[in-house]
Amino acid sequence: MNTMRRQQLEARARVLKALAHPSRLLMVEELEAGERCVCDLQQLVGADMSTVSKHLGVLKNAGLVTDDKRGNQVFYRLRVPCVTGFFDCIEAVLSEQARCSSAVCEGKN
Amino acid sequence: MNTMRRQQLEARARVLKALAHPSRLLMVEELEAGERCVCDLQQLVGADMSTVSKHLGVLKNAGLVTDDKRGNQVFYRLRVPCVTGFFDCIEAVLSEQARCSSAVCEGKN
DNA sequence: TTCATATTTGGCAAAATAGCCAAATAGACT
DNA sequence: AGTCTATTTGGCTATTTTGCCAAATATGAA
Repeated sequence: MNTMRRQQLEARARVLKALAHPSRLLMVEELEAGERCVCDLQQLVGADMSTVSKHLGVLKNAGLVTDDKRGNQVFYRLRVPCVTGFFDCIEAVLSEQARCSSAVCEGKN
Repeated sequence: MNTMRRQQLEARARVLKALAHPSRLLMVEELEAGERCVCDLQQLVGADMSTVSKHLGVLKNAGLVTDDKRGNQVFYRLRVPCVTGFFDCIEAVLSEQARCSSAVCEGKN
């Protein structure tokens, strides 16, 4: 209700929204192994270079990654280490989903 | 690259996208304390009932909540307990963001 | 300076989201 | 049946997001 609370929620939502895209998730997972240049990530994702660059902009804007220009290429890396644990929770949601959508599951769906 | 990988990423992104909204985050946090009827959540969020209902539909569709009709009201509850830990990571991102955007921070922004 | 490579930016069209209102549906009560 | 309350659905518009192309920028090499 109050403004500060709203702002906190919006800040959190912004971070989540930045992660909420398949290509961005892929890049974040890749970055968990260490920094990568945009060209690496482009090859990984398989989209237009400009598209990848914009995705990286989204991640950077959300505070998830930093960039670092060296020579004529730009390297991105994760700014926060916890993202892995994030995925564990998502997987829990997904496997719960899988478990319950097909079988009986406490009578609740 | 391969189809299964893509689908996995899309599934994960869907869960994240469902969480990536201030009102939905608020509702999820509330549901951590126990089940709530739609009317409770509407009052909490302060939006139109139809809007709240649609938000709940998004959460349900993503597998984050289940609903349970009793009498003429519908109760929602979390399907997975881990969401709290989720927020810890988001907070880490946000505080890192706060720490580094104002001060020196390793020379990297 | 000129050329080549790496990346970002601007712009545009298609698709997805958000939120409101009004209408439909469902259950409880008389 | 008729009414009241709780919730969902349909429809509409405004806003945001996505992804491509073309153009701009920056850096290094010749």
